[in-house]
Order: sequence, then structure tokens, then C-alpha cells
Amino acid sequence: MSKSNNVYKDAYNRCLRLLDETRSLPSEPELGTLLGVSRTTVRTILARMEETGLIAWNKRAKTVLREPRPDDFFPEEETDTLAEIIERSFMRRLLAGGAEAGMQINELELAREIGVGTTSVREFLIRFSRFGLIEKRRNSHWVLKGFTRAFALELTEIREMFELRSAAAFAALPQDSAVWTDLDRLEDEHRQLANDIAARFTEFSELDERFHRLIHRASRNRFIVDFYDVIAMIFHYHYQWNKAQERERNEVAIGEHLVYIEALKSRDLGKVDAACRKHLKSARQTLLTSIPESRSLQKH
Amino acid sequence: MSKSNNVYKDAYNRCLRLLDETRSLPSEPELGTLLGVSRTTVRTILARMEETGLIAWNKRAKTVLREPRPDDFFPEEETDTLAEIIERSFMRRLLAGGAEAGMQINELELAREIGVGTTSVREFLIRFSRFGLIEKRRNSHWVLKGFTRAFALELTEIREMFELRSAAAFAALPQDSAVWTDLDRLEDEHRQLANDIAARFTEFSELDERFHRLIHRASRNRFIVDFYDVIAMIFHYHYQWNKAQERERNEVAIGEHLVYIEALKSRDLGKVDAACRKHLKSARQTLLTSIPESRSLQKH
DNA sequence: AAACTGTTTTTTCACGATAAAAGACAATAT
DNA sequence: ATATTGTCTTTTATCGTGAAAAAACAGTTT
Repeated sequence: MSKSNNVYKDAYNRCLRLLDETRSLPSEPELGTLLGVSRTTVRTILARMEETGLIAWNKRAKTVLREPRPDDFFPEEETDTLAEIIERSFMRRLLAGGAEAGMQINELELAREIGVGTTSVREFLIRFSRFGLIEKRRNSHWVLKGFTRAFALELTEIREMFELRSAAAFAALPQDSAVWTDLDRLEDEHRQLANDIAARFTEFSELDERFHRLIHRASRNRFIVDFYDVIAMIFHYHYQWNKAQERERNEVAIGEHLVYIEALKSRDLGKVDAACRKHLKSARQTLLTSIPESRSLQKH
Repeated sequence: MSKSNNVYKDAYNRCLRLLDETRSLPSEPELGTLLGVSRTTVRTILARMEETGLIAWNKRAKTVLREPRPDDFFPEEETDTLAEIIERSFMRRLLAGGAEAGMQINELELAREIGVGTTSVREFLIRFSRFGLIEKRRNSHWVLKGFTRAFALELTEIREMFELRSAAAFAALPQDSAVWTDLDRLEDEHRQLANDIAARFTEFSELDERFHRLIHRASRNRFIVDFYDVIAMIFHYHYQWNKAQERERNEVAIGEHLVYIEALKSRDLGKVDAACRKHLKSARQTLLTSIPESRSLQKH
């Protein structure tokens, strides 16, 4: 089967949404940068759009003929990367229970179960290993270390170390730095979300990530910035499996963020430190309570 | 060509060294654990040893017939892992100069140049990416970030954060912990090396790694422990390309280590902090001076 | 019965091959 | 002259395949 054309399909779908807004599409290179794909893919998209009567395409002229219908779109599941598919399957297994620490991970079995080649699974596991949840035995299988209480504590220990430092660096940034307007915009988004929390509380997770990434970036240290990938991954799945009191938790977190933002804007290092500590402490608490006791009793 | 049998060859060579010591070899499973390979590989080794007249093998009886000769050994270069081969080639290119930051890395070209398949190169690059020296463009090439001054500073910033914390944790370990005897042994090795520094100064690098890993392990945090892989990798190659004043540098470092060890043994947190800071500062200095100016001027 | 050896099955590792996607080059239009 | 399109080449992503190595199973020996 070789390689799926999900890049094309995803870009096609995104390009369809562009059709609503304009009467004609820009040049091929421009579309390429807009969609984040190569011109080769752009041309494949245009070819299909012409075929399905969405546009008339003649060299530079790309006139929109009609609005896209729902059935013009490729199904969502066909736009996913193989890596995403594997990650989802893997995490489902991991969190579905029955994934005890010390358990072996079998590449071949995983590959068969997901219906992909072993190479992709291997590459996924190598990439995934930096999250500290699995470990490779030389010339042999992978071992699951388990999503234990110990893991959560080790993760949050580093997170707190890194974020305190980043927050201090953030507060020390010159007034004309672009981050301050980014921060203002984020503050706005927080307030809007807070005002409509009942309906939109599920949107917090995404905002949370953007906020913390902005702060971490102030460290200007690639290891700190990259480490946020680990946190983001864990919290991403955490949000999926722990829905208890989600609304309340997010409401509290938004409040803490707003205090944190005020502290940053005050540039008072003492205040920043306190606000950061307080928020991270409750974030850690949320994560810890979501780990089932059975998991936390396993050896590590 | 499929898969090379370097595991067998390496284990065979190590098994040859065992022959010097005994009149007969232990059971197959025992040999397996001793050499760190499966029984399948052990049997392949035994079969060959019988063939070349090194041993007489009949079921449980594995009698040594003669001492191994130099030509019984497989050549060193045939015992390397593919991953090691690729890493060496890659690092040679990286450090040979002409490896400017921003440069593209071509999987196919690398694979052809080294004479291996693309899969192995891809997997190597994925594993290597956690060192922060390269970055992947989605659906496209890898980009070299360059061994710049910025890299060294970011690396040492984290190292110092982690090691200070680990050292404090180390000093707080109970008296009956096994680490104290490990530390005593390391102290001994340091003193012996110091006494014969003129002849053995090149052995410091390996001792250095063992010492720092012992300390980092006291953090009981997998992210801290794993991060030492990054440091070890950088220092490993650093020692290879920067031979200037190697003896003097190592002599100084041994002295600093001994002070550091004394501080740990005193369990005085103030002393530990000071000794750790001092040593890390000079380690950073050594690393920084080894980075050519041209490299440090590149954008990051 | 416990540990060992002999044999068979399964898994990992690495390759070449192929479609998707990116990128380069040449021709053309503004 | 510069940006855009048309065409061709190269690289990346993924699979199936086969040998090396591990692991499981079944007899043997002490």
C-alpha cells in the first residue's frame, strides 16, 4: 500500500474552506505556503477541484464556480498521519487498563493490530521513548514503565523547575518584546472563556497549552521548550480520560492563569514566583488524583 | 544484505577472553546471561568454537582444548552496531567542519555515503533528535541546528540545574545507602588516576561519566537521569576533537571531583553546592573554549 | 523436580522497492 | 526582470521480505 495521501487530503479539506471566502484562488506557490504543502500537492488539489466543478482552472485563473458541499470534503479519518493513528491506538491500549508496568511491548503485534508496517511502529516507539514511559532492551523488546504515580511526580518535578525559571525569564523580558502583546491576547481569550465557561469549558485545554508554551519559550532554551512536548502529551490524554469535575477544574485553572498573567505583567519576580508555584501545584494535584491507585502501586 | 551478525561476533570475541580463565565453559543459559545474549547466539558461538578446535563440545561438556590466538578473534570493526557506525559517520561529518547551521540533512545521501539502508538512517536521526542538534521539517528534510555556542550554553544551563539538585539529593541519602560505597570506590579510582596522571590522563573521560551518572541517579528522576545521555554524548565527542591541554584539564577536573566527593561525604549542603558549582563552571568553560568562533557566530 | 540441551516459532533488524510529496529546472506570461 | 506555470528529478514515507537473534516448547539428563 506504500504511502497514504493524507497530506493531500488534509490540505484539500483546508483549501475547501478557503473557497468560501474568495472568488478566485491565489498563485500556486502562494497557496503552497498558505496550506503548508509543496506545489506538487497544490496542483493535485487544484486538479481535483477542477474535476469536481468547484473551480475553473486555466493557468493563472482559478475562478471559484460554486460553494463546497459537505460531501466535497474527504472524511476526517483519512486526513490523519500514520504517526497520529499509531499514537492514538497505542495510548488507547495504554490507558484502557490492563497495561501493567513491566509488560512487554511487541512491535509486530502492535503493527498487526493497527494494520500498519513494523517500520512505522518502530519509528513511533523510538520517538515516543523520550516521554519516559517505555524503555528499550538492547536487541530485544520494549518494556512498558507504566503510567504510575512515580512518573507523574518525576514529570511535574521537572516541569516546575523549568517553568519557574521560564516565568522569571519572561518577566525580565524588555517592554518592547512581542511576547507582551501575545500575553495580552491570551489574557483576553482567558477572560472570554471565563465569561462563557459553562458552554466552552472544553476549549481550555488548548488555551492552556498555548499559554504555557509562550512562557517556556521565554527561557530561550531548546531543552526546556522541547520538554513541554512531554507535558503536552500527558495532559492531552489526561484531559481525554479524566472528565470528572472538568468544568470546575478548568474554571479554577483559568482563575490561576489570570493571576499568573497579572504577576507577569507586574514584572515583580516575587509575585511571579508565587503565582507560578500556586498554579503548578494545583496542576500537579489534578494530574495525581487522576491516576488510579492500582497504577500507582506498581513497582517502577 | 539484511541484518549483520555483529551481536554474535561481539559475543564470540568476549567469550574467547573467557577461555583463558577456565578449563571448561558453563551451561548455555549461564553463558547467555554472562554475555548478555540469547541462548541461540550462545549455541552459534559454541558451534564455531568447536569447529575451530577451541573446545570439545558434547552436550553439557564444553572442554577448552587450546588458548585462543589473535586470529581467532573477529575484527573489531565487524562487532559494531549499525547504530554506532551511523553515529560515528554522522558525527565525523558534523565536526569535520563545513557543517553550517541551517544546512539540510539528506537521509538518502547519508545512507548511500555510509553504505546502509535508509530505514537505519531514519531511525538514527529520530533517536539523535533528542540531543537538540537537529530538527525535522514535517514531510520534509531534517535541518542541522549546529554545534553552536548557544547550544553549549543551553545544554550546560540544564546540566547545572539538574546536577545541583541531584547532588543535594545525593547528600541527603541515608548512611546505609549503597551509593556511599560506590562513591568511596570512585574516590579511590580518582586518587589512583591522579597518581599516574602523566600516563593515564586519557582514562579520565570514562571515569568522569561514571561519577556524574552516579550523582544524577540520586535524583530518582528518569528525566534527569536520561538527560545525562545528552551530556555524555557531547562530552564524548568533545574529548575526541579537543585534545588541547587535555592532560592539564583532566588533572584540574580530578582535583575538583575530589573536593566535590569530600563535600558529598560531609553531607554539608552548602559545601556540596559550592563544590558542584565550581566544577560545573569549569566544565562549561572547557566546553565553550572548544567551540570554534566561526561556529558560535551562526544564527540559531 | 530442576536444570540443561535440542528443536521450532516468533520477533527484531535492516534492506530494497514503490507511491506520495517535495524540490529543481525550464519555459512562459505579466 | 520577476513571478508563475509546466515538466522532470529527487527525497521521504511506508510496506513486504528475509536473515539474525530472541523466545518458547519439548524432550533429556542429573
